[in-house]
Amino acid sequence: MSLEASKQKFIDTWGALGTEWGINKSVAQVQALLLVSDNPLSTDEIMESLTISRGNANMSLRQLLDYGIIYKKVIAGDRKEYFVAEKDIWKWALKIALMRKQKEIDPVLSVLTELEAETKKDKTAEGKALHQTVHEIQAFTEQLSTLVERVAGSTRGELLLKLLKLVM
Amino acid sequence: MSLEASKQKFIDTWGALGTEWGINKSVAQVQALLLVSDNPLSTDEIMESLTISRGNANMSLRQLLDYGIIYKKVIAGDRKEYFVAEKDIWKWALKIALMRKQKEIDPVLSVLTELEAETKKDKTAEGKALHQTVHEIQAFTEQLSTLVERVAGSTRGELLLKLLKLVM
DNA sequence: TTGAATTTTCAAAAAATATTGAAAATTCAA
DNA sequence: TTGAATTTTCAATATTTTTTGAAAATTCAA
Repeated sequence: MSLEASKQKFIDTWGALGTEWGINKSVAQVQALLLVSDNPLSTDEIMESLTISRGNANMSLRQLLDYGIIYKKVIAGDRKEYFVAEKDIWKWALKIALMRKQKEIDPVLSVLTELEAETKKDKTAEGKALHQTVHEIQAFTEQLSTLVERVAGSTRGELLLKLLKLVM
Repeated sequence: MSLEASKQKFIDTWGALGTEWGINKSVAQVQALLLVSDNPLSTDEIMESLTISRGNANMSLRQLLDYGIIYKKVIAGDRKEYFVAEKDIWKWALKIALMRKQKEIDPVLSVLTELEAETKKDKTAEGKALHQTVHEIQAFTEQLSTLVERVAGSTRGELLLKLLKLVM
């Protein structure tokens, strides 16, 4: 397999995985392309390499910049913007986890907390069953949210202690 | 808020969360409905409650049975099938995690392992950069896969030791 | 067996999501 | 300033995914 073919396989695999986990295919592919490039790439190079439109490339890049998992790189004497990926997987995986926690898990957590309080009063059998279920899922989600936060703010070295506290 | 309204809010919230994480909305809603029901429900009751078609209800139920997170419940003297949810969140969350690991993460892991070997030989700067990136993501994914497997086979009590081993 | 009740299948339709591409906005060297 | 280069926006289009619903298959009591 040629280098080019290996890169392509990585990009395709990464795009497919993203799709399964609710991340736009183009966004995942742009990250993958930058991850396997040893030099910064311009929007035009990305468009050509992935055969996607300028609009798509632009929006995907903005989203990855938002996530904080790619960076702009200025190249002297060139007006174009260039981009590089954060290559430290520990860093970018945690940023994605933290971002998805904030955007997707925390809003659910606040609904669960509201419903937990709301259903507390009810003394019917049906009401108690509902409260019990909501309570357990609320507590679980809260622990998950806490775990992500604690892990996100840690080096690998600190992680052990924090996991210990959490599990005990 | 009435009990009915609380249930509905839970079901809607759960369906929306599922969608964001690549789980079909109807599938997530059927699980949610069964989670907050204190008695078994038939396909007809589920169809009516969620206003979804028979085909959709049937396929969603089969998928949840496949995942092992809902069960069939026979009601004496009734030919219809009834369904109940696994209410222990620790059990069903781990089953979902394990299932997604097997179906989605492990195939990616095997591609990464293949690419890691494939790119090992290459001595060009570009080849070394690619190999390094693939290697790191491969190792990370493998650890993740191992983590899910170990956690899945554990009670909460055993988990501490396994986490310890993994992090050290 | 028979046939009514129930479940399953899957092609077609609908809905949701992603992508395009050209116009508008912005940037910046001369 | 000016205007060419570059980036951004977003309505229109394309693609993918989900859902429907009716026909086919299956089940089971009589």
